[in-house]
Amino acid sequence: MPDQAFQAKVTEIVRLIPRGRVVTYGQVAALVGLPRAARAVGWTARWGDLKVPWQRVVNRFGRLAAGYPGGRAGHAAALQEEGIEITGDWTVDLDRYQWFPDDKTLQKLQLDPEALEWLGRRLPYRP
DNA sequence: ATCTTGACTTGCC
DNA sequence: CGGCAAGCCAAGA
Repeated sequence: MPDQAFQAKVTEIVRLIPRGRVVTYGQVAALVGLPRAARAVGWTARWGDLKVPWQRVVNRFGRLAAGYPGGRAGHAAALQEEGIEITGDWTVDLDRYQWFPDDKTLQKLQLDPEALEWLGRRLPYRP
């Protein structure tokens, strides 16, 4: 029996990503409470519901997915359609497009200290 | 039933 | 710096 709870959570998180923004696999994993499940998130993206905006999930470098329908070109097209700029090496600028949930939604997720610490470590520096 | 593979990430040697 | 195993979850062989 597949881990429906995990997949449901992943789907829920990905649905929260605003149009024109992206998150990383590891980030999604942390947001569902399993900071080391990045790979499993990728699996869910590969086999999951097509209505979910999986194009908004990229790897930690902002690099697009080769396994996306249509390959990296297909992934790029989906992102460009929502106004995101893609660089020559199939990468998006995370500093520019990465999305982080606001404190309210973050609180709603009831994350454990480990997950929060993971997220906190990657939060962009704000002077 | 076991082994490999993958839209991943991190830490250790 | 580079390779490598571990931690995730499940399909395909």
